[in-house]
Amino acid sequence: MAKIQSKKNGTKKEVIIEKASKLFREKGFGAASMRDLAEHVGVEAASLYNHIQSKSEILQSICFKVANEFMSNLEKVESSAQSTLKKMEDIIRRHIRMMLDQYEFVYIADHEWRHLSEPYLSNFLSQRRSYRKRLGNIIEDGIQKGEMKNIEPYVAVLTILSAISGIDSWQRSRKTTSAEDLESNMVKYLIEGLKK
Amino acid sequence: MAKIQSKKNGTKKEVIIEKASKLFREKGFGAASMRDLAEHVGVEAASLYNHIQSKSEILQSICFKVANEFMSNLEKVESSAQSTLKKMEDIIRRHIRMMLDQYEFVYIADHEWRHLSEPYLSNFLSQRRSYRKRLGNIIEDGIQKGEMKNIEPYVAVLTILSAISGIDSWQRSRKTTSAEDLESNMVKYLIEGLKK
DNA sequence: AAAATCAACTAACGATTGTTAGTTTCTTCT
DNA sequence: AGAAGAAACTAACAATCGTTAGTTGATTTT
Repeated sequence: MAKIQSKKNGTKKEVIIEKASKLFREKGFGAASMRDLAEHVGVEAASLYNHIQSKSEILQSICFKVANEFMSNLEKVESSAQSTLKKMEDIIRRHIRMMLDQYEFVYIADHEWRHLSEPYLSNFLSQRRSYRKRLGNIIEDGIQKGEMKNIEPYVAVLTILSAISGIDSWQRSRKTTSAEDLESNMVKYLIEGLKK
Repeated sequence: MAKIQSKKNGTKKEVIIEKASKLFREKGFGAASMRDLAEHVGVEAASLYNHIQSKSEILQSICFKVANEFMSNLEKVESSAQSTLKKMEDIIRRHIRMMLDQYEFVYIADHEWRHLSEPYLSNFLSQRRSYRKRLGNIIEDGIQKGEMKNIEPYVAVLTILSAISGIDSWQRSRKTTSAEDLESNMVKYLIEGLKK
């Protein structure tokens, strides 16, 4: 009954999802085929269905895995005792690090979520809206406390999240800039622009 | 011989490309079918081929149309006599305006370019690299002249372009923030973060 | 009016899509 | 060793993909 899959990469399902995330990023969810995926996993297409239920399920796994991780990050920061500026810096750094070492997953959640089927699509979007709203609240708080310059919180959130998501273009490049430089410079730019 | 197509939207080819850009944005290039497109144009799928050569050609038209427009914008700014800060503000505003009133096209060029086939793909990426490099040069110039704070130009460019490209998420939302507020606040954020 | 061109149509092609059924092989437990 | 379960396989399905061929009717040019 119990099947202990001690391949160094965890469950086969996890391997499939990992390979799928690479493929979805390269080709897009719509253009990536199950036979493509199977080949990368080293198996026939039909065999994938011993581990997963559908192509959609893979996308769902990826999107909600990422969404949950971001949510949990946000909760940690919200409940911490720091200045609002530090909170934002903290969040930004967590985002950047996620983008750096869970690149493929975050990219999919960022760019391929529109291929989610209902009710997952609505659920995902609702989580995203809520996340952004709460980020906006931190900034609004920062403005009221006089720590931040007077800026539309919605626009600030949009700017910050989009900037970070653009790291994907760095990921795919020749990387003349190190990860550390990328993080420190982007944090500097985004925080300085916020600071009063 | 001459066919004057005085539909208020210009050539039929232009209509097709316009409808295609909406469709490609909604579903992604890979998932959007020619039959889908034909239906939106109000014609059978095969009839599209009287006006275009292939699905790929549509994508190429869109991507290079946008690329050319950005390039021409950049050249105008480069050759102008303004401070480096004003140049950057100028560029940022032009980007934002493009994003506001040519939304669908810019989005495709931003997100679906990876489905371009060779040699168009290489050509496009090369143009993009060059564009970013030249933007970086303006910033480098600004730092040397003491107008901007010391920041890695590559990271600044990445941040700026990504932030602007995130406007697509505003486009698709309920728009409680006006276009004017969006522009002024984003410019403020991005320029203040740059200013020394 | 005749000739030429354009743009629509129907029908079909070969390829590929996600997925299911049925079978066989490998692994683990009793 | 034998039973049981997991996970691989082959084969095939219905649907859909981009695209081509061939034809028809309308519009423009001569």
